[in-house]
Amino acid sequence: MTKGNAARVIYWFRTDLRVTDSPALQAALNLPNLQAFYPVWCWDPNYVYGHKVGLNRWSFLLESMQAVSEEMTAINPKQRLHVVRGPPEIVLPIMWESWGITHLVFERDANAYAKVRDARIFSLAREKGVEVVDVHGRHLYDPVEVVKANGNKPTTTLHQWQNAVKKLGAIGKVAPTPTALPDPGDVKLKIGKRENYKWPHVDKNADIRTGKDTCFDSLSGPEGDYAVPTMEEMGYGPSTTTIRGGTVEGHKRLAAFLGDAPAVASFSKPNTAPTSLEPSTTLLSPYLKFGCIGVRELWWGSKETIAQWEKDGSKGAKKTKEPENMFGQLEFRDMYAAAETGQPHFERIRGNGMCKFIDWGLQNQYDKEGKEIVPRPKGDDEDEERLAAWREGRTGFPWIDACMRQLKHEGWIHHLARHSVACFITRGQCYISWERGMEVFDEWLIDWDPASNPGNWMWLSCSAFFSQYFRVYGLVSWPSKTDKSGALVRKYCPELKDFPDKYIYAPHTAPESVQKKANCIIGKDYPFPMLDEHVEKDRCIARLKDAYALNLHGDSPEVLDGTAMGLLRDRHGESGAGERKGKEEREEEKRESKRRKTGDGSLDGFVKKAKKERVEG
DNA sequence: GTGAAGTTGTGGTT
DNA sequence: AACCACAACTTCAC
Repeated sequence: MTKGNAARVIYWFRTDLRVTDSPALQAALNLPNLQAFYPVWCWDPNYVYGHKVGLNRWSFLLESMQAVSEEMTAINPKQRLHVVRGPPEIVLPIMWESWGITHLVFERDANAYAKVRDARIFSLAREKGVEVVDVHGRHLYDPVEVVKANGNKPTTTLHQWQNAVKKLGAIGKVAPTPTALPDPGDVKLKIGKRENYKWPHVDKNADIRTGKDTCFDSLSGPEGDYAVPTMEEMGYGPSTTTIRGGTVEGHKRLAAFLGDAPAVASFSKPNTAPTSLEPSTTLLSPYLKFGCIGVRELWWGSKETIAQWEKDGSKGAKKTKEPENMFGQLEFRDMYAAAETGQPHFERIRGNGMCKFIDWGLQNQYDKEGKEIVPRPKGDDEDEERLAAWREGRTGFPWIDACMRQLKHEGWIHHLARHSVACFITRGQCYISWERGMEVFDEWLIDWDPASNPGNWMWLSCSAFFSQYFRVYGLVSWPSKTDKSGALVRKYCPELKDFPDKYIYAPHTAPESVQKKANCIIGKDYPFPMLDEHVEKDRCIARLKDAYALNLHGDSPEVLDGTAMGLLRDRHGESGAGERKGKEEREEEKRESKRRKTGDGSLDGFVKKAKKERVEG
């Protein structure tokens, strides 16, 4: 637009359901001669129908849309979030034409899905003479810039990310909250019916749709007022989560965290408890995911809180450092974003150059061109049953089952509980592809993120980022570290609630008399463990060792031409990695290991001891 | 090339 | 609570 002309602006909300700390919103409001301002959400049926998402995330999203709408109405009674029912590439051009739009402004979103969508919008806007302004704001640093600074490579360690951002200057300050919003102009659309775009023919959420959806009947909603759709209009019943969405709720949680200075200063993720009934972490991730709070509010808020606390004397309490502290957590979030942005096919194995090839069961299957994911062939019944039992929380391991039931019910579990269940289904015991686990988290987690979720699944499965595959989370030992009484198990697996503490994580080891007294017979009222934890752990480690030795990645020719699986299975045949060891054999190995230990020790042990003596001497 | 470090393992000892 | 041994991965700094 030439200078002096009036600006008629659509602010397109996507990842940023807030008015605070929004550099993109600020940029929109700073446009000169702002005449009309339309805050818009494009309610895309392709996403609503085509992406499997549980009730809890839908309800959180709708509440968050409603909350930001009310925030805007509070600033200007004529304002609201205008929810336009249709795919953005269809409804945005209708709005541009109907409302005389000159500018489209939004927060930049560099993940693979958004990149494709936004490229189409950029090109359409160019055709129609609408100026697009996209502004970074979702992360501490723009992931696209981080990838450039990292030699055009995805970041694979936190150190890489930290070194890359040194070249990018300081983290942006919290963007100011607008105190005024211009009015929207006329909101009438020239085309108001849904027939103008292709109706999606696949409904991946049919299994949870309990009624008829009406929310796509017209572009401006049933009342013609662009209101936020309700769960009912989507054809859904109520959600089950206790976590409420929205920028108000998010800011309450943020303020509660920042108000406890010693907690902010000494935050240490590894020392929080995954077993806790009340979250031992901040529970801010869903609000960051939907942009209900700005990441800089948390970053700078934490910095200021700690600075003030130190000024006030800080009473000798311990301050934690990166990466365990809150800043480290946010840096990891950014690191995954820069990894996703820089790595094609980040969300799958095939074609993903940073992902180790491991011969997991139930991997994605592809068509002949290797492009489209096709349904898995029948026949892998044991793996399918293990996956189903894991998903449904009936593995026979109370800790795993409690976590999975909590995940489905609340849409949230503690970060370390995610580690535990992810390790179990992949490299720990089940040897099932992380792609399958990732899908379940995608469906059920409210805070699901297109970069953090695949990234963490690769991390936990030792496919990328992390490689110490012999460190396996115990199904009894791990939860016992923070809660010997099994409170989370008693809540989410109530059939086990009367077992004594001693057996709560392994009820199948309880004598029959104890099971009877607890009114729960293992194998009847609660499942017997679906596998032997230690036998499967040993098999997994042996197979990971073979896979690491073969050292193929998602973009290796052997993976692309389909021969990798055979190569690795042959290797297992030679190493004996695939075989199940009997109990006797395991006992013998344990005795052997003990002999080594009580004898003159392994070479490494000897070297270390000698070194220590050298240092001390 | 070498050695240390790497967000969050287990099981044992001190 | 802090240390080691287990058996041994990748990255990074020197």
